[in-house]
Amino acid sequence: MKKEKIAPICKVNIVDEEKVREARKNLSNKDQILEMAAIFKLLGEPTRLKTILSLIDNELCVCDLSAATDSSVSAVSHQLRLLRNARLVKYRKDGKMVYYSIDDEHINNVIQKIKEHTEE
Amino acid sequence: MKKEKIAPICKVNIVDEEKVREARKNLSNKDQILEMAAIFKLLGEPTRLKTILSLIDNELCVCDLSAATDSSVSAVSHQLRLLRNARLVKYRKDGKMVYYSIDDEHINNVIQKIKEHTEE
DNA sequence: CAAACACTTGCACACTTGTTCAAATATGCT
DNA sequence: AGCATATTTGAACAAGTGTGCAAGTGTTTG
Repeated sequence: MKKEKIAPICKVNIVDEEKVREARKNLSNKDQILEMAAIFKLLGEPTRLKTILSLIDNELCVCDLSAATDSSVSAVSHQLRLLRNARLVKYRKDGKMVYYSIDDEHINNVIQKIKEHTEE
Repeated sequence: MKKEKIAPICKVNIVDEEKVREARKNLSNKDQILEMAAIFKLLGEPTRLKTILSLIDNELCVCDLSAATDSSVSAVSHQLRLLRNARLVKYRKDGKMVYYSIDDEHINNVIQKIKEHTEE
């Protein structure tokens, strides 16, 4: 008994297997995709994005970051922790002050990865 | 009566006014920052990022997008609406099928804006 | 040492968001 | 028309998230 011919029908299945296979190739490295998404997510929140943009020219202490971004010190500090964990920013302590700056090395790494992912 | 000299004290105020002013310059265009954040936020969710990455090579119907990204048709459709609204993707109808593809023109615009913002 | 200060952190809470389910819409087929 | 398929949409709900508040840490200053 032969199979029915495959019509462009979906029904829980696939219309164009070839294209789906090709699309999946861009999704093969799951960890990398999750990492990319995590980075984008961090940049997708105004307070955090403003924080990053504020640090482009100079390092700033938390206090000045708070002033620059019009956010409370607490809010900024909370967000800085997330940025720190993702290594988007680094910090240096000087007495009771903490100066944050962009972690260029790691960010360049990330950008490089994203480029590799999308440019091939 | 003279003002006290400005010591490196924060207390709701600013430590280094010059650096804060400079930082604020990068934040002057508020609308643009919000738009950037919105784009990043959209890319910061795995289902949506996978959707975008799936569309890099070919247009795909919702059904195949669902297969490629391992998400339900409904979930993908919901996310596609957001991507559509932000004009990250466009679509064309063909009978009962809807084929989505990347809205290159608009995306290139966005990338250009972001570059202008961060490279100067 | 005590007080002031810069910053961090845990908790609480309002708000947002992604998914599922079911129903609705739209098109194609017989 | 009636049924099947492809997609969209709305409601509901759980899970996630950003912020303020208050307490905590570590450092400087008097």
